[in-house]
Amino acid sequence: MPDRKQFYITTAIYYANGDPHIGHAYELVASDALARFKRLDGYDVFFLTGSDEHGIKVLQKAMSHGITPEECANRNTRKFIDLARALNCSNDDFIRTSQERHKCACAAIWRRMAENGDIYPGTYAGWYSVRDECFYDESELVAADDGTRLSPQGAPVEWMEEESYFFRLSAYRDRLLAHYDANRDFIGPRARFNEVVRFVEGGLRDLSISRGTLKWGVKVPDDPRHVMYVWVDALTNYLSALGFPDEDSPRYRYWPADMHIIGKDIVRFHGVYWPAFLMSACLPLPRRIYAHGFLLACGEKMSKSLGNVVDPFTVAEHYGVDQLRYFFLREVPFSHDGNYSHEAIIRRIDTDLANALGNLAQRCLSMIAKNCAGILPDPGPLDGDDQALLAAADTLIDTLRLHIDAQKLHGMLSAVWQVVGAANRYFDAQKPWVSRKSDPQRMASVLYVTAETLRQLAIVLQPFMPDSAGALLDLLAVPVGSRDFSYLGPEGRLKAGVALPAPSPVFPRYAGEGQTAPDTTPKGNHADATIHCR
RNA sequence: CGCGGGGUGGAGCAGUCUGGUAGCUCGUCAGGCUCAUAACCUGAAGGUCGCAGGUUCAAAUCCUGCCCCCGCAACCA
Repeated sequence: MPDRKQFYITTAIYYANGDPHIGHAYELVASDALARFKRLDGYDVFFLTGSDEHGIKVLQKAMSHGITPEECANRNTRKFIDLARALNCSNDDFIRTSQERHKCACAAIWRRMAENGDIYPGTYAGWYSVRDECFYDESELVAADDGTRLSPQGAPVEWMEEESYFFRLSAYRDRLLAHYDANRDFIGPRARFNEVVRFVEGGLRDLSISRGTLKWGVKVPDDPRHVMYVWVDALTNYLSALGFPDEDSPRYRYWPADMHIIGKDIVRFHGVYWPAFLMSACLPLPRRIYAHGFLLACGEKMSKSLGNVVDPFTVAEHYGVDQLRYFFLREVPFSHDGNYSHEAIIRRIDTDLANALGNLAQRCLSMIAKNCAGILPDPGPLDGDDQALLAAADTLIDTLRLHIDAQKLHGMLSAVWQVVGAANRYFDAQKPWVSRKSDPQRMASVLYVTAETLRQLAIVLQPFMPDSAGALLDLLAVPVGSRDFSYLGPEGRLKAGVALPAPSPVFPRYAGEGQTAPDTTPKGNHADATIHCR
């Protein structure tokens, strides 16, 4: 792998105690767009997602369904694997924390932290249910009729103290702060960075990192009575997929990760615990952690209790995978919370995709089909207007590269649509339907320039809407091997004289008579949970 | 003094880090075009960018204070 720059990007791994929801889909799609962009831009990319299968919650869910935790994790993990596929994600692997390779990596990182003197035995105290075999947080307990506390499963609990291993997190305060200070881009966006720094400045307590009472987890090396507690187990997935601790593994060269994409709710774990673990294990730290916002239903958090959760499989099928991907990435600034609604999706589909881009392609391609016998015409001499539009298309990639390293996905799409708008205005101003009769060569120039602009638009849109952008490139007869970013700009210009296939709309309007909002309610619920906002 | 997010034309939002003619989508009004997916283009009305100070030649953007709204138990990105 001589000079090819590597790019390792991960999503958080998804907790296998329930169904995927729209938020998982959002994170997957965004990460996939970033991965695909880097791939097309010549990077050697490794894109990882996966599932987190251990812990109390999975155990509880399994118990309530009368199945084993393995079965429960298998069932739910299956859904996440399917989701990545359904959304056309290009992940190179799917790590499961129940896999042997992961247990291996966990044991290795644990040992390294222990060798460094950062793990010591101590005592953990909490409410314990013998019947459930696990600890509960005070807030999880429910009150029985007689006033006593019960576990969520209705089992009696008692205050217990048990042996547990601790991680000397407190020792890492200053090193972490120094790292933040020297790497201002370590955590993005800035607001999250500040949040983490504040938290660490306030002092860190050592972390309980094992449980003797829980059986469903990764065993602690040399002490099989204990399993590792959540985050040591979960965070290590980013290393296990690379073959760690085998540094000769062909994948190990991807470490350290360039980008951990996570939700804003787990910044602390990724921004504090994870780097501390890695420092302790003498491993290099990831280059950047980016916490995206949440999708809200009309300004409200989506939650099962409010009954406004949305099933991602249903919406992907209903609106179209690319349409949904586009909506996610264009509608909401990646760093902020944003609203999800049926009306907003339709607006994006119709306005941006069908009217602006789809129609642009159709008006250009159908004129070529009707007036040039479907052969891409020779442009002839170009005037200033032609050159201006081509220049806008040629330089678009520079703007996009600028935005991608700040994870400004909506800014990227906004920049692309500025060129779409410019192309529509150009087409209008040049009136090729007039010059068709008065000056056929002029018409040819305009159609060529528009088609060439479409080519570049389609190429840069591949990370966001892989299938649709590919379909557009097909209509332009761009060879499959000529679609990466090295073909952008003047070097990759369309060749006149090539026969184009018969044009057909790439982005249909949603509109359609009788088209109603989908019932996005996950199976098993009864209410219609379709999100409408006025 | 708990932490954080937000307050920008009628609605929903960018822009704020890296000060420099206030931008986008929808809606409203008036035109144009007819190649095209009833799509496209042009123009207009509409904002003292929460309030008050400060820094600056210049502030939505930086600083200070204040007001209002929303999250911070769980499922959970």
